[in-house]
Amino acid sequence: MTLSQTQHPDPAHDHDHCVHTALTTAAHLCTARGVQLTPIRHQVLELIWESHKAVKAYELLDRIKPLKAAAKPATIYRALDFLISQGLIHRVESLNAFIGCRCSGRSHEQLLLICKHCQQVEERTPEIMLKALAKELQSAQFVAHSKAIEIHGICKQCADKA
Amino acid sequence: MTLSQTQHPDPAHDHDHCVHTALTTAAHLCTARGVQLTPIRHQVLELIWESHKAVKAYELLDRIKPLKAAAKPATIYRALDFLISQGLIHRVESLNAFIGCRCSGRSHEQLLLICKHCQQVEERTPEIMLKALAKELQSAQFVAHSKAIEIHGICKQCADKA
DNA sequence: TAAAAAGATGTTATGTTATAACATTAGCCT
DNA sequence: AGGCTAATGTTATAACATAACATCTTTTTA
Ligand SMILES: [Zn+2]
Ligand SMILES: [Zn+2]
Ligand SMILES: [Zn+2]
Ligand SMILES: [Zn+2]
Repeated sequence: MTLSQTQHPDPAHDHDHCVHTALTTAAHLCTARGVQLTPIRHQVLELIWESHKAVKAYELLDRIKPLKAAAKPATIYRALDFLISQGLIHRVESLNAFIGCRCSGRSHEQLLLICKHCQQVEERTPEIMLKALAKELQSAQFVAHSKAIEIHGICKQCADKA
Repeated sequence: MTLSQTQHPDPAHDHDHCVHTALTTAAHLCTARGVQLTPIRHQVLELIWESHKAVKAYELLDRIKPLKAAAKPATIYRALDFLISQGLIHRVESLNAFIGCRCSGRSHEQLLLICKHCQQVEERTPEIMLKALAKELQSAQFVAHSKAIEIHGICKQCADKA
């Protein structure tokens, strides 16, 4: 499995496979860690994985209401907090939105490529760049706790179509 | 002038000089570009430069009210939009906040080091890392329009104090 | 097993961030 | 004056996020 350098989500790919992998991995990780992937959390994760587009919290709220009429903002934000804490999703800071993580389990720093046209987000782990960043931080004597590296632009597929 | 690799803002530095440089540079650039650094825009820029901490829009609103009682959110957001469009400030995506740019005039991509302890933000332009990023984007066949590279952690000064 | 503790969710309210839409004003050109 | 553009004023509301406290459920442990 060489997911670390996959292409920007190909429209023809087997997305059911993405979803299935994400959900089973999540279940296994939570079990192994002794934390609960409760029904609410599972549903939110599933909704996030409906596509490779970043999803907003209130979109999730709207989409979960048919399943869970009593859902409120806190319902969603708590589930999101949990999923982030377990590394199952990422927050896209520059969009106030969320995407499923394709590298769950391994702790990692990621580069997010956000297409302005199709809204899909590709996650990459560019070793060389991250090494260079680490070096820069060292020379700045700055101790990093978290990193947001987000690039907005146009993906290959959308560029080809135009 | 070697601002491109300055340290995380030293508490003892001559900040009046920072402010003076920023405001005069802004005035010159706007004149040269035929755009107007109006009183409101100038005031907002000045307020942003009160420190090297990132400032929130509604903080600016509160701080400008003594000077301009009629100020409303749109007043601030319009000024911020203008200052960003002219490259005089940066938006810090992961904080929903704003900082003065120390490299105004040159278009540039920047790395922001955000100290959780003192809230100060250091702007750097790490050539090697940015080259590596450009290469990665090329190999992903992704055309970048804008970049947000934001690191949260603890700066040297704060680490030393602890 | 009963009590206590910890974790998860329900519920209400509110705080924070940002924009839409339309009116008005100021400066400039003809 | 009349018409244009850029900037600002003004009102309203949309969009994003958390606080605080109540309740329920699961696990721990006496
Ligand atoms: Zn997929
Ligand atoms: Zn695209
Ligand atoms: Zn300074
Ligand atoms: Zn600091």
